[in-house]
Formats: sequence, structure tokens, C-alpha cells
Amino acid sequence: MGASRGLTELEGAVLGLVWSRAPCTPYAVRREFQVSPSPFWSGSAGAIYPLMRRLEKRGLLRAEARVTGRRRGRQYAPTAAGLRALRAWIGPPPPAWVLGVPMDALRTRVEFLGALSRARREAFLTSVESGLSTHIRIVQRHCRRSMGKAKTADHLTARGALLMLRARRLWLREVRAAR
Amino acid sequence: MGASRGLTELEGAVLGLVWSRAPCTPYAVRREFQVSPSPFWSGSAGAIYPLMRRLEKRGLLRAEARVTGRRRGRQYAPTAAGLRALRAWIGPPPPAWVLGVPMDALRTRVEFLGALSRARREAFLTSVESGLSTHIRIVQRHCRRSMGKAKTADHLTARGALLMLRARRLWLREVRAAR
DNA sequence: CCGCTCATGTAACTGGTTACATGATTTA
DNA sequence: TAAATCATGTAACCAGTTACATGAGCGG
Repeated sequence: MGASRGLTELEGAVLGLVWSRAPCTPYAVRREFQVSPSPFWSGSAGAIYPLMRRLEKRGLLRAEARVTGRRRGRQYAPTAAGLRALRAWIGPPPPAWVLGVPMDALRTRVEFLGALSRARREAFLTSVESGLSTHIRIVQRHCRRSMGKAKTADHLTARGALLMLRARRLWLREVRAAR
Repeated sequence: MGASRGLTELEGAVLGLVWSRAPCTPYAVRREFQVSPSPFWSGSAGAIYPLMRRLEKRGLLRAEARVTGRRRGRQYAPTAAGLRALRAWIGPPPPAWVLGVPMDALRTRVEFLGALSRARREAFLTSVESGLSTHIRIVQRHCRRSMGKAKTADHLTARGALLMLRARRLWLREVRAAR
């Protein structure tokens, strides 16, 4: 029933998050996005709350009222249909754009570095390299923290992020050398 | 003097593209996005044409009517203010989110791979690894083609994309090994 | 002359953001 | 008890997408 067209990226990510943390409040999901070192989604309330209601209405999430003290709230868990939807979202050979080079704001900027004076270019590259190193340290810590403790998925994700950042820093050095 | 708030990512990319290819039609810009191995922006007409008009109205692009045969059309080039805006977009130490881990649809999916059966997981990883290798070959070709010929910026961008893809493939192998 | 690609646009939609509003709970 | 944070939500906005419309030029 319910022709249920595919999930958007954010929907997929939220559904997956709920699946892996269930039972799970919208607030917890938001936090997850907010503390993530990958700041693509703001995890704004205006995105998350309506989205989870939507998933509930589509029968992919089931909500139970949570009453801690006098606090209203809902905890979500995926339904059977929700799990199926998640699998259908991940499972089949992903469309090309999923495999394609991810968009990268840094790469875009570097592409037009030629518009800057030599001095500004140097300053840019220096600042970026140090900023990148900071980020790497953060993700590295996150990576170590999630090691072992049965959080394999988290750890692997962090590893992925780390490898990505390192590749970028390496590339940055190439860029600097080439100028 | 139009307080000219900052440029969006797409605006920055378009302005940069026009700067590096000027004089340049909107259509050429679209094509650039469409053939890019990084398929984040569709390069849809509905995005590009209004955007470039906007930049023109803000005084960042200057348009000259192009008449080839009986064909209407506009060629754009950045104005002095446009170049300044481009520099201001790239130049200063970029905000943290530019340096942060770029969002990656593949990483998101892998994060929830645990929702799949062992067999499906295997199938997924196999399909992704081969798809990734295909993409790598494509970018590699692009990379070689842009070598030398004074297209340093293009080449470096392609290199960046290539390193990113390779890091991803390496990571994929880790994922497979860890399961 | 038919269909394909080049080329320029517009209109409706939509998903996510910003900014705001509200109240409960914890901490200084 | 005041300030901070937890927690839930809404409303207006906006950038980019999809889908459509139009017409020029060109290859068969």
C-alpha cells in the first residue's frame, strides 16, 4: 500500500539514525546532526520535527508518547515497513550520483584560487591547512573513542570521514606545490 | 552601492566559472555542471538563467548581447565588482563548514549497512566498489587530459576529485574487511 | 523536411533554513 | 530565582529542481 516514493537523503539518514538508536526522540536526532563533524545539515528543528511526523504518517516510524515528569514528548522507532524502506534506500546498487565525487566547498574555492593575488593565495592555503589539521584531530579523537565498544558502524563512519579529510590535506599540499 | 550580502555556493561557483571562461554564456555554465563528475548541482536551466540575471542586476556580471546568425543570447563577463566579490568569497579564512567533512551520500548509506542481511551487504559493497572504480577511471582520464596545457586549475580540481574517490575506495575496503 | 541538439527561458513545487515562540528542567 | 539548556514546535522564506515551452540551426 501507499506507493511510498523513495526517501530523500535527510529522510534516509534520519530513518537510519532512528533505526540504530531506537527508541529515539527527534531532539536526539537533531543533536546527532548538530555535533556531527560533517555540517551539511543544520539539524534544524524546522527540518527534523515535521520530517519525523511525515515518516510517522507514512507508516515508517511508530511513535510512543514519552512522559518523563511532566514533559510531553515522543519517542520513535521504525516500523516493519520503516525497516523495509531503509533497506530499499540503502540496498540496491546506488544511483551514480551517490558514487560520484561528493561536492566539496573547499575544492570549489581552490578551483578559482587563480583570482587571488599570490600573497592572498598563500594566506588562504596556510589558513586552510591549519584549519584542516584541527578538523582531522577532532575526527581522529572521535575515531579512537568509537573504537571497540561494539560501535563498529560509528567507528567506520568516522574512519571514512578521517580518510576523506586526510586526502584533502594531501591534495592541499599538491596545490601549494603546484603554484 | 548594494550592501551585497555574500554569495551562495552556486553563485560563487558560477561567478568563478564565468571568471575563468569569460566571455561565457549561461548555457556553457550549465554544460560545465552537467558534465562535471561531481553531480551535486543539476545545472538546471531554472537555476542558472535566473541566477546569472541576478548577478547581473547586482552588478557582478556584465552582459553583452551575442548575435550569431539570428540567434539571441547573452555572453557574460565579471565586472570589477564581480571580481572583488569572487575574491571576497574565496579569500578570507573560510568558515568551518567549508573545511568540515563534506557530506557524502555513500558514507551515509554505509553507516546503516547493518540494517541489511549479510548477503545484501556483500552485494552492496561489491557493486559500489566496481562503480567507484569506474568513476575513478573517468576522473583519471579527465585528469590526464587536463595535464599541462596551461589548465593547471582544472587539473588540480580533477586531482582533488581523484584523491577523494581513491580515499573512498580505500575506505570501502576497510569496511568490507571489518564486517 | 524530420528529428536532434543547441539555447534560452518560465512556472510550480519542495525540502530545508532562519527565526521565532513556548514551556519544562537543571544548575549556578 | 535567574540563567542556561532541554525539548517541542510553527511560519515565512528561499534556492534549486522538475517539467514545460519555445525557437534556431544542423545532419540525415
